[in-house]
Amino acid sequence: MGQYALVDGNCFYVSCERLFNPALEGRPVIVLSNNDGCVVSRSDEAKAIGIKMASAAHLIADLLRKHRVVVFSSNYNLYGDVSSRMMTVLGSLAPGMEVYSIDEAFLDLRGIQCANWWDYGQILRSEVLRRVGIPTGVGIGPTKTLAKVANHFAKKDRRHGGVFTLETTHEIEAALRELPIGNVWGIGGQYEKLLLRHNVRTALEFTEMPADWVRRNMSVVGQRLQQELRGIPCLEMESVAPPKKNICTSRSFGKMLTQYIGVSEAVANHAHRCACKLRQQHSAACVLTVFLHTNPFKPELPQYNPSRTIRLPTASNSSLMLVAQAEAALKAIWRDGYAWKKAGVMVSGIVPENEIQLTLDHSPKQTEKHKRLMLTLDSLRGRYGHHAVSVATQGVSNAWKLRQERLSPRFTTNWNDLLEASV
DNA sequence: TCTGGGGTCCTAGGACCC
DNA sequence: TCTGGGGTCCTAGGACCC
Repeated sequence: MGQYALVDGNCFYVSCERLFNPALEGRPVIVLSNNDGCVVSRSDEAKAIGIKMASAAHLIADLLRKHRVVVFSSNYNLYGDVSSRMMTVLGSLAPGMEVYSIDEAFLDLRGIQCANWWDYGQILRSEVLRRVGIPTGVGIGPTKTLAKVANHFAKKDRRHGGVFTLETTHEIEAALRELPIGNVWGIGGQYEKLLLRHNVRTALEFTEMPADWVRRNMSVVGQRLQQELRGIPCLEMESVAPPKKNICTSRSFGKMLTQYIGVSEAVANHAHRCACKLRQQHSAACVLTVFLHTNPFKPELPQYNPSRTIRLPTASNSSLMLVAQAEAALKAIWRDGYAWKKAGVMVSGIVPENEIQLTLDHSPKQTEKHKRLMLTLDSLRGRYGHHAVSVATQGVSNAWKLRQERLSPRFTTNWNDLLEASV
């Protein structure tokens, strides 16, 4: 037993900030979402003074001041880079790995001979700490879901030393008995309510429910979850990330916008980002949606959340094509007289780049021209940064840009932000 | 002043076809 | 009073995740 591990970074974004600023150790630190909106990462000290996940920053301003909490805007350049370093180390220590999110990975340990899984978990932790500097928690169990459960206990009680293993039936039962149903991976708010109504309070009680009841009320997803908790693996490892089926780029504006020009610049930028993401995964899209939102937190203002979906003449990943089509969709839904808070572009109907179906009115020559242009564009951006080259519609006004008032430097991805050591 | 962004899977129901 | 049956595809919506 003991065939999967789940490793995740402890309060990952906060830990990334601490990497380059050791004075933050022992202090309450939080990281805010885009636009400095709400809390997305908290140090233990911040949790201890009662800062809740996802609470709105402006609603807890007093608490932050009172405890002199250190506050950061999200720095995704930094977190993404630290994440890939962490994954490289973990990948080198196990036969298989699935990167599950920016801060966690499943390891496939099937086939490893190991006398003591707790010791193995400690090796994982200490290697990531030594080579990257990020503290982690490690859970090990016979299914991915049980590895998640084990990880929960690894972090819950310091006395476990950051590693928790579930091996015997007895250990598994004891853990599931202690685990409130709402804390199980895959049980969200709705299912928690449903299960509590049926007197299912713990993960163990969930495993004892009749399988056909689970199937009827929670679909095959719930049924797989139940099997996994019973120790029967139903979830595959996904070692190579499959290409995305939908790609979405959207942002709230730093301030509400009423003018077409600011909104259209944002939409052009989002369309361009979608095109870049498509090219990165060697895909093209044939459907594009543009959507706008007014501010739902201002009910006294007129509300309107229009969207427009269009089918592209041919599947494309050209920034020029997507920006132009997005502009057309935006024009179709634009109404004067609203204060807009958010805009987004989503692409779907995604096909591999080399399987694009051409139509009569779009010559291969045109597509080929765009392709070469995009290659050049991407290499310029790789060399001189994301904003080196852009489509004219993207504009330069920046009226729509995020608020990021407490952004740390891009320590690891920008030469100008490198730390300098003095002796 | 101020409330994130980006995904997945599953199911039900309608449109459409023969 | 009567009004087929079976199949596929697509979409919207609901659940979940970090």
